[in-house]
Amino acid sequence: MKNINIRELALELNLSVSTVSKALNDSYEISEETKRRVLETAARLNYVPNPYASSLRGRKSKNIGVVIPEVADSFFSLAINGIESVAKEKGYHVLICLTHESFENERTILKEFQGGRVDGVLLSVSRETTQCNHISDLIANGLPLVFFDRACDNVETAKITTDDFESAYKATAHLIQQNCDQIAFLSISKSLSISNKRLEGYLQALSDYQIKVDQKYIIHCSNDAEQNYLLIKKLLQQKNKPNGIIASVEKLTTPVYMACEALKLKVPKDVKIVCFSNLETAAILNPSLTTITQPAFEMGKTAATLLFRALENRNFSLIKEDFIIPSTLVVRGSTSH
Amino acid sequence: MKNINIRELALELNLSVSTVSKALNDSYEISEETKRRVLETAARLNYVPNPYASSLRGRKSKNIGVVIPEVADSFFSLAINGIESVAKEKGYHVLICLTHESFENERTILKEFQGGRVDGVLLSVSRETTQCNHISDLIANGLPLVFFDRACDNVETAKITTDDFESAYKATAHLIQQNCDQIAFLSISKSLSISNKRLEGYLQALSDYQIKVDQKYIIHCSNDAEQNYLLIKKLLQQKNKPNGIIASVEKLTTPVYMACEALKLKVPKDVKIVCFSNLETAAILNPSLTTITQPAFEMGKTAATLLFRALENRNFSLIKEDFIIPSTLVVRGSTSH
DNA sequence: CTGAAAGCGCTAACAA
DNA sequence: TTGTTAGCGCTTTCAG
Repeated sequence: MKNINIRELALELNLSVSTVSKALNDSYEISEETKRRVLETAARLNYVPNPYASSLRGRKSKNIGVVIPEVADSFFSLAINGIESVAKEKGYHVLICLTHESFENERTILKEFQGGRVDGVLLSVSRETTQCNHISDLIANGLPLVFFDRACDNVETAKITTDDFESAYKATAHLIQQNCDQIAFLSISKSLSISNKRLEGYLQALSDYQIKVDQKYIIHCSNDAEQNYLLIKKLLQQKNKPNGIIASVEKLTTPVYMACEALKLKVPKDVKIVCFSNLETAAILNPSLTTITQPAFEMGKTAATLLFRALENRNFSLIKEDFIIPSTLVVRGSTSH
Repeated sequence: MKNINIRELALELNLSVSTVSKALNDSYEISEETKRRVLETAARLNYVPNPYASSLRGRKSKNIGVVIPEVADSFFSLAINGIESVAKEKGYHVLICLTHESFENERTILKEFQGGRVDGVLLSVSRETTQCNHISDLIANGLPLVFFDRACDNVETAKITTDDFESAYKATAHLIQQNCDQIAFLSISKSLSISNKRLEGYLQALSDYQIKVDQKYIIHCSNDAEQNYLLIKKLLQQKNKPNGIIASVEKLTTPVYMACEALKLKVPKDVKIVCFSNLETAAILNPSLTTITQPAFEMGKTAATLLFRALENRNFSLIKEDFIIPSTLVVRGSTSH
């Protein structure tokens, strides 16, 4: 059961290497009979082509790189499924690379991509990313890149996002309608565009409903779960504690709930909560969680589809090819009875 | 900012290709001064090596393949982090391949690996996998492979698992001690070794506590969430409905809770629930969920460490190198007050 | 329809 | 210490 290369396969068949190669690639130059023989023998000898040899020769890897902050996150893992579904159809492989929210990791990964590891890139930037030269460089190098979810505004390429501003607005308005007048906003980054758009949606809603903005209700969380928990707890311990919370990112769900429990605050009576989250368990939390649910699978799918359009047609420009796929506010027990 | 290859780099430096190559690989044959010059120029010209060329030449890819059923699952995403942490240290890349619980996908992926895409494999088999020739073939082909979590008993190679039998036993005993006498067991596969070991642990506990086994309490779930929900609902609607449930896999958590809610069954009063689960939200569910929490990160890490030992030392045999890392029963509200 | 041969970018044996 | 060269496995002209 040893692995065989194309030369040994050709030898076995009494054919030339090139004929075998063409037969394997279903070339029109080869007779049906020969193709059949080649395929049959290839199967019998357990021939599996070396992808690196083809990549090297053809200067294309048949790989796309997916660079995301984290895989232990419902949004990203669902997005991966969306991406995969189209990559598979196109005969491509997906290289999942995790930045763990570190700018340095992100830069290293993208840099490596310049060596030809991938033919195109789908990127959701890390929370630390404030400066985007590493991304522009990659694109200048000829690698098509599509942002999804977390984009860099000042890089000119396709961006697949959701309606961050509008959903945050909706979430805030919803809390206001549920009689919240002291609403906290938990951000994960001062630089991330999605964070800022969500923050702006929140601010706009407050302004439209004539609620004054209080800076102490705007919390910038870190990447450390324990520290976030303490931060949220502190927020909920102050004199004028909020009666509504918007968590702009899924991983803040648990610390928020834990803090409420620790402080014996009743949800939704004392505090109402909305999270940007794709957690499957949202419906069975205590109480069930009102969410802004993002179209994760679809965003991944759309981003990948766009990337492949660029891959298949070098004239197709990704600039201005932006798509905004709306999220849904799902009202549950954490904001109503 | 165009990408440069080693020949152009050599040209620029007035050196030969091989000198440059050796300098880049920090060979002892090259003077410090030359190394410095090469590195400096490489950085200036934005040289990034083509990994496929080195792979082809060196017949090693510096990639390990991680084959798992699903990425939208806490256990697997945490395990990935564990695997990644050691791969990174070793200068390897991780190729994550998803089978989506399909045997056919699994076979295709492993087959492709024979082409040289990866130097070693970490595998958690699909729920459909009953027959393991595709795995033995791969190993016979010279690729080191380590199972983690879901192994094939009859394939001789390292297996990193958790104490499935014992944890299921503990979970069952716990339910019995909480006065459950009609305990259902939700399996996801009749063939998967983990499923069977968990089932056996359950059966053993019943036997030890002199509770008779009732086949109608042993439910084999499918891969379809909706269908599982209906199955569980049906289970809970019968005359002698169970007063305890053990879900042998994380993704059954939501359907179990939903079914209880739909049928207005109070947890833990009417039914007590334990799930094999690494859900971060277990503690904030309604009610908080008693779990068997698996050492996901550590299992991934251990599996990867073992694989690298085999990769670094071709004399090291993976046979009989099995590790069992214990899980923890975390008692919460779904089984007690 | 089939085959010979060049070469993708890199490494390493061997020569100098 | 540096350079020459062959070749990893494959695809693709180009010639037959």
